Amino acid sequence: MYLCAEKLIIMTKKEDVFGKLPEMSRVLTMEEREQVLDVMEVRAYRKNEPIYSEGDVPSHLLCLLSGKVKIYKDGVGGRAQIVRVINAVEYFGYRAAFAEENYVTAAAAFESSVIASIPIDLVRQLITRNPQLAWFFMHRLAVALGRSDARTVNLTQKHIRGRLAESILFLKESYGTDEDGKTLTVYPSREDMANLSNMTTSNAIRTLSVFVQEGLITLDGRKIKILDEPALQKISRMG
Amino acid sequence: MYLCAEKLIIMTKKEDVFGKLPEMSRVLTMEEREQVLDVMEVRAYRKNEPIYSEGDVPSHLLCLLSGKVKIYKDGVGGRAQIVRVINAVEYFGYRAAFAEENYVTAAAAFESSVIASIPIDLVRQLITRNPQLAWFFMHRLAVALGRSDARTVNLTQKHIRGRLAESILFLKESYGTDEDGKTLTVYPSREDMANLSNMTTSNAIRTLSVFVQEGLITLDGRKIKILDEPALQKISRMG
DNA sequence: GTGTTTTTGTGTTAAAAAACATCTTTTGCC
DNA sequence: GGCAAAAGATGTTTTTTAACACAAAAACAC
Repeated sequence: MYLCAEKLIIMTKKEDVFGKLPEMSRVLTMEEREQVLDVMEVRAYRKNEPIYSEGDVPSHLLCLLSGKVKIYKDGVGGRAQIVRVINAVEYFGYRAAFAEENYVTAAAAFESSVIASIPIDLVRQLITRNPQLAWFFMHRLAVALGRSDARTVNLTQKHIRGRLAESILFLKESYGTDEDGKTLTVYPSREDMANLSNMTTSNAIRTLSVFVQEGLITLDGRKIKILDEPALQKISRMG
Repeated sequence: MYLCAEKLIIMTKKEDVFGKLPEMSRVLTMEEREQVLDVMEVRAYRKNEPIYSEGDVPSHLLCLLSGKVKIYKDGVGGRAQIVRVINAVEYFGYRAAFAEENYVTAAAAFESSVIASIPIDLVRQLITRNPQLAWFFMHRLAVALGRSDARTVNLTQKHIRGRLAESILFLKESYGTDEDGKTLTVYPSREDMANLSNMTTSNAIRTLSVFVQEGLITLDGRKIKILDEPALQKISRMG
């Protein structure tokens, strides 16, 4: 049920949109749903289009209805680090609002994406009235924090090969594969791979080539096919 | 109102303990407080004593009543990375429980500490009944996630001097200073400094010496005094 | 006190990764 | 198609940092 940007008009038939918000629709009363529908907006983003930027004031809970999104942070010398990726259907963009901060990260579309946005004030009201919704977001935040801590250590302590192997497996986990179980369904640029793996673009290109030579993966443009997952896992573990 | 381990007996006079749990006492009814008091336990930990370990099943919400605690993760080749530090009076140890995971980090006392523990099942009940308590923990998780993401980028992209400068400033932020406003109130070993800053102990020692030579800090054993904070900030920013 | 272990300090070498320089290929655009 | 710009590829050099080796000092045990 992939939904391309051209079908955006269909998404604005709001009942359809709601069917894609599992936690919301499961938990809310009909009256509450109506409230959400009244103010929700749906918008398409082109590939690489920015969604929000570091320093922006968070005003909406976002939900990725279709497509893929990267959450990243610009660091020293303009080098970006991808800290999280979002897959459909997932909520995002709420951390800053719940922390009562401005965004400390930026978000952009990995590929054409459709995103629903719900004013954060309404979400706050719903959470206060509805413990189940509170638990849902607490759970998500807690899981994300554990992943972020793990990521810190992986990115700092592993060597280049380990970090790149980890990123390939991370993309498989996050976005899955074709029917063959081996070809990633996300097509990151070499620069994206570098920004995932904390290395320069040159080193991402070089190390990917080495992995191809070693028979661990094949490359077809930006398409990555995993040939020897156990070996990648070993490289990732060893660092 | 510092409380050393010898005064533990006083802490078990439960009303006193409760006075130290601001969010709990502000938010709970008298009946709920009684519930917490009935099952809460208080325990002292010696310097460097482990509090919980990676892989442990989380069973309690912990609250640091006095002392200092480090949260860390063991990485490649046994090298530890300190991901967070806890100051009195702060809650910790709840992330894994809320994520329904085992601990992915370990905790140990930086110095002699006194810690209260409340069964996590009770906390879950209280949160479900009490939206304010839910908000409190959501807020803490959201803030911690933002910090963790920032830390990832700082530790990966900055060079040794930048990382060490950042750690010194981080310790000042986290634990404060003496009355002079310059001498840190925490006394980390060189190895702790290395584990905070993602470098080897040798490099932590060496780089601290360089900072002394440059007149940025003075060292007296493990006591760190900041002489030129603006310069440290600049080094931290530049990477 | 004395011996032992841990922590701290310093110099040297080796490995890893970034920076740089070029070149090729692909992509987008008129 | 043809041009410009972006992305990908690869080799070389330089910088950064870890690893190693060893010495001195401090903390601890007896």
